[in-house]
Amino acid sequence: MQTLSTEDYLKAIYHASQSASGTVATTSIANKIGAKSSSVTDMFKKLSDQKLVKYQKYQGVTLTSEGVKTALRIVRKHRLWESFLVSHLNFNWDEVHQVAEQLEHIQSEKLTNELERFLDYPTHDPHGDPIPNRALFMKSYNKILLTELPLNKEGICVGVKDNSSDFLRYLDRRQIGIGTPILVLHREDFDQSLHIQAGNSTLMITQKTAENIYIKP
Amino acid sequence: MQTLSTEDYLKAIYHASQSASGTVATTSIANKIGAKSSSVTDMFKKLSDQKLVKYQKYQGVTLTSEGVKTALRIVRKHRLWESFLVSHLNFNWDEVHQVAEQLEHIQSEKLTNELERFLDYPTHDPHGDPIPNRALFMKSYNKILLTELPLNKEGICVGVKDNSSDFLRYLDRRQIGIGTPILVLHREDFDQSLHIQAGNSTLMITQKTAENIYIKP
DNA sequence: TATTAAATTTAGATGAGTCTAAATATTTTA
DNA sequence: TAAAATATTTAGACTCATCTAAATTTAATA
Ligand SMILES: [Mn+2]
Ligand SMILES: [Mn+2]
Ligand SMILES: [Mn+2]
Ligand SMILES: [Mn+2]
Repeated sequence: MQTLSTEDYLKAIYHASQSASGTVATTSIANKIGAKSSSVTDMFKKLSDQKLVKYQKYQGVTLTSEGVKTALRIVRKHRLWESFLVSHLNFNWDEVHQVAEQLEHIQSEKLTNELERFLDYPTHDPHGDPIPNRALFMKSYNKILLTELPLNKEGICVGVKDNSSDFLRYLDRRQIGIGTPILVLHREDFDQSLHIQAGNSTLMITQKTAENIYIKP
Repeated sequence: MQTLSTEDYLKAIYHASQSASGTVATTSIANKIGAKSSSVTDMFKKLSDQKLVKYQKYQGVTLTSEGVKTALRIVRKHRLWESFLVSHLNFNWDEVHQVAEQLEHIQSEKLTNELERFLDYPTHDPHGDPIPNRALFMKSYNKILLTELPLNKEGICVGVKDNSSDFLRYLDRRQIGIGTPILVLHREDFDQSLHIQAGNSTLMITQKTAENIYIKP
């Protein structure tokens, strides 16, 4: 049985190891968690004692298979709760993260599994991220960044890289969401900005925006 | 913003002050929380510093109006979650308490209010206990114990005093639940056991059982 | 490659929440 | 009402999670 804090660390380590490869550095977790690196070092030692990570002084950590499992159990709960909040409790996709951050720590296998059943076994959360099933297995789409979508080839928005409220509300205003069909009409060489067709409307987006939208071609 | 621990203490003090009258003693909270009385004394001081209870050394505590409000906000969440677990997630009424004990600490007014709406503004939880509304107001039935129900006067089971799994499952086996109509056919003078009609079946129950069932006459 | 810069760890401290054991106050009862 | 029993508080210690400041290691660069 983990504490709330160790669970958050394991999840942060898991996410960090997804984006970058190899070991996860102290500072990257310190930034994610919002703690000082000395605190992170302490936690790395604790997690190492519990055999949840492999830790080598000055070299960072990697999750053990037990650590991955524990992290995935938290991710599963986080994403199921986010789905519930959006589908049944009128939350917008930019409001769910902070609450799911708490709900993910509720300990009850029955609760998690019944919630999954109640939601009819969703495969992806409101941000397009895959939800691990009971066996902790998930399959993600074969997705690319919008910056990589060739001209005039239609794709579908299946996710976002930046989950911040600011970005998600910006997409709301642009009427871009999960499932929106997207076509790149023109790519401006000067600043890499894009003219796109999103749903029925055409609009311009910056490179920075395009870098944070996942597309299934 | 309270910690999980102070919230549990406030709730325990609230419940204790409902049953008994006057101030709440250290030991009674120690028993409810499952902590040593020295720990309770420490917490009483902290709550007193926060003006949530009035504390006089050796004399116990009483909740301030701010303390009552905080306690009721927890009770509200606890009972809404219990309702959700039973009505939508296939939990039995004897399984919900432990999970609600965790869920009651989730901090999000929007979550609480949307959950209440989703459940269609329930007034009572699965154990028959009243759910405080958004304004923290609740009205409870005019209820009596089954031991006090006169012979041959029909009443309805509207609650239980003992919320233990053992007792609730015992009632399940006897097919007694919230809403079950009950008639006392005979009261045995020797041991105060009762012959009752519960729903369609007649059965015998001990005084101890009858003392834990609330009836609306 | 020697020096500087950056990352990481260690040492020592703090606060919350808990405990045991001892001291003190209150309540019961003879 | 004085002694005994019970309840409560105090003193001192422990764990967990965190911090700051200093020391150490690794990485970058001149
Ligand atoms: Mn969390
Ligand atoms: Mn998400
Ligand atoms: Mn609780
Ligand atoms: Mn209840």
